[in-house]
Amino acid sequence: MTADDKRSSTPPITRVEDVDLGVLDGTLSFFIRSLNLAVTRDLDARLDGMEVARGTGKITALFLIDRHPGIRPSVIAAASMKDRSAMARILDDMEKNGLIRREPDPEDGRVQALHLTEKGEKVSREVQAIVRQSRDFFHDISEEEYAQVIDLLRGLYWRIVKSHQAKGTRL
Amino acid sequence: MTADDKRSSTPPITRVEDVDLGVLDGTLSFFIRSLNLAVTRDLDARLDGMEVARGTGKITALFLIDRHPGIRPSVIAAASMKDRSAMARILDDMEKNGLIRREPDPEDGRVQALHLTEKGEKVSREVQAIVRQSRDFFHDISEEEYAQVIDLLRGLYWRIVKSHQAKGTRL
DNA sequence: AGAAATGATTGACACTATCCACCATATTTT
DNA sequence: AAAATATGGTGGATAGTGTCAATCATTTCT
Repeated sequence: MTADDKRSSTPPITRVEDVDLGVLDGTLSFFIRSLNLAVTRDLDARLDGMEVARGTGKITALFLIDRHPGIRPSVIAAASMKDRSAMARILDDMEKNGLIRREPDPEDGRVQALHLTEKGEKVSREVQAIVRQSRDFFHDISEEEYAQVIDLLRGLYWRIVKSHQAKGTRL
Repeated sequence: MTADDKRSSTPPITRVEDVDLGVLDGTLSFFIRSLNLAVTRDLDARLDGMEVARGTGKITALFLIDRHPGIRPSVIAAASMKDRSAMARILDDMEKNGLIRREPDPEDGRVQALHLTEKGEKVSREVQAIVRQSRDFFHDISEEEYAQVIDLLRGLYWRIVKSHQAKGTRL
């Protein structure tokens, strides 16, 4: 047992810098969840005033519809890791704001084909610029490191997206 | 311009696997925000039925109080990247559930010294075991890769935590 | 002593995630 | 072809979140 054994308690502290994260320090989920808050705050600030500000799903929906006109809500839901009902509400909002149109899919009567309105396309371009800018929230890490983390997280992302799809996980 | 130019649209798709993430594919925040959902869901499932299930801040608070008895709410708030008012509500909840005690700090009348109750200590141990287990949500990445991402994210985490502290960002 | 800063709490508001039930349409089974 | 099952989308209900502004007590600064 050493002085900084992982199980020993340390005396009352006053500053965050002195916090010992213990188990959390080796827990990826902890950092993902914490950074999620920071990143979301940063993004919200950058998007302040725009129709897609506040809330996590709108940007993804906007971009995916832009890139894949006619895409269906459930696919966006899966890619956003949200459930279909959450997605419906986001699309409601975007429709109300005149960013998207919901059309009936000609091939399948249950399905909707989503399209951007002209306004939606304009907003999409603006937001893309902002999102690219948001890279400098991570100004203190190099291109190599940035690419490296993304590669890893991208792998996790696709594994999870696909396995949910496969297992029919009711999202 | 090649066939998969980043600006060109692809035809309507039906499966998530075919989605092209476009700008998002190079955006760290996108993966952090998506994985946050997946990770939180996984954690919630593992903690199902326990007093600290649902919600992001309770685990961190529990562990930090365990490790630093007498710690104050605002320090936990900073480490959790939440604002003090959000923290107060989490502590309310934990106090109601008999996990913590809020005592007046002997040194500073404005401050509270937080302590775990016996029940809190018991729960903390149980939850620590579960959190360690949660590593296998990322079963498909190696120890080296896991350690590598954590190292990077840890760096970002501390940079942000400290800079908020420094700038007096009103969280 | 008076002014300003800090720590904690509360109320309000909009947004989120989850679960369940529901309806319409497709697909599969018999 | 009829019945059963699966799929896509919607809507309600509930518990939780993040944010902002206001308040109050206490401490620190000058």
